[in-house]
Amino acid sequence: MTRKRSPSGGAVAGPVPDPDTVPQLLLRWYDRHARSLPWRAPPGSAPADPYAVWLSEIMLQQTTVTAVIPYFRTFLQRWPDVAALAAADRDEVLAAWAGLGYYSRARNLHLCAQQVAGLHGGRFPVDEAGLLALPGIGPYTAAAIAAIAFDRPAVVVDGNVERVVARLFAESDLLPAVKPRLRQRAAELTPQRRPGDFAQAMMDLGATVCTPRSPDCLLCPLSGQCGARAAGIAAELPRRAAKAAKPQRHGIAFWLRRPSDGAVLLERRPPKGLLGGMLGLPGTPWEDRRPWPLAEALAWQPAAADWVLLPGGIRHVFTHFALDLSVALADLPADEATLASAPPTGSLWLSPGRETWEQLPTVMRKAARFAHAADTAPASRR
DNA sequence: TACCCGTGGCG
DNA sequence: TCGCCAAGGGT
Repeated sequence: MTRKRSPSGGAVAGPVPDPDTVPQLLLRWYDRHARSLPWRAPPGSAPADPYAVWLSEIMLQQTTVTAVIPYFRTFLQRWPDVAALAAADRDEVLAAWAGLGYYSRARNLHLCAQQVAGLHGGRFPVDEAGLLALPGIGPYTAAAIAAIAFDRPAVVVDGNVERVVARLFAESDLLPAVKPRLRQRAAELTPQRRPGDFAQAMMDLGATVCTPRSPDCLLCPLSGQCGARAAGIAAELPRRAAKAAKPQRHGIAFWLRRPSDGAVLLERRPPKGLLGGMLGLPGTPWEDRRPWPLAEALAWQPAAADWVLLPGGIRHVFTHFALDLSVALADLPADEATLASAPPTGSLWLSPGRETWEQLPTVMRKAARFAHAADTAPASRR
């Protein structure tokens, strides 16, 4: 047992993780406990298909394994290789991504497939620099693909690795300032042999044992090497800078029904920014100040009509704000023949139902379900 | 650099 | 009910 001094000055008792022992213990644990995942090759075997590795890594950015699995299966079945995905219609890719969030990932996924198919002959670059140059692939993903698909000793650092390393070395400085030091620590631990399995083992450990809230140190193969465990502060690391409070925003969405067939008007959102490129209900901007009076919201109505504001609404929390969204209902007036038959570019009429909801981002699914339920409610509704 | 960008599960 | 946060990237 050695003793060291933390950067903040406090004495920290405990072992110093050994850069040879840690990978050894971790890979032994991984050989027995690796999770079976649709995109993963078994421990010690030949690397998985780079296309599947790439697709899974993009989907897994800031997203849980549970959420990703059904989307991964759907994509792989529908577009089995990078050439198929490159040839796909962009809006169909976006529709298939709907519900998974962070929609710029889907736009970049399609772009990246087209670059790999067109510029690289359908093969992914095997080195980090080449991967990093592709859209949607940043430092983490480039390292992960290089290690997992191409067996390169890249240093793979995601949130799991940061947490595991912060605990192993009892790093008590705040994220994100301490990131460079954590990366250096991770580099010291990354082995030349089985780097892909090592990376996946670190992430599995972080996801199943060395968890954020209540790490299960009794099951951890590295507990004997862990500085935070020795100091009794594992659950408190890594420490993070405080986050800003989320503003509350308000908006009104318009549910415009075409009387001839019950279809509803939807709009293609602008290509960048929030929910970029996705379908949604037309509506007001989402503003901080207060709920919208219907009279003011009418400036954004898709057509002049006899709008009825529904009581209540839906609530949705985005990364950096919370939204209260109300819904106004109307039938398209009979004199709007042009809008009924030929909506402007970016607008379209779709029939209410599951096939339509599935193309929408979650906030719009909530609004559409809410509006549709009110619209088809029994006559007790006034 | 700091901010923007979704969603769902969990304690 | 609510805050936390996850296999981050782009700008």
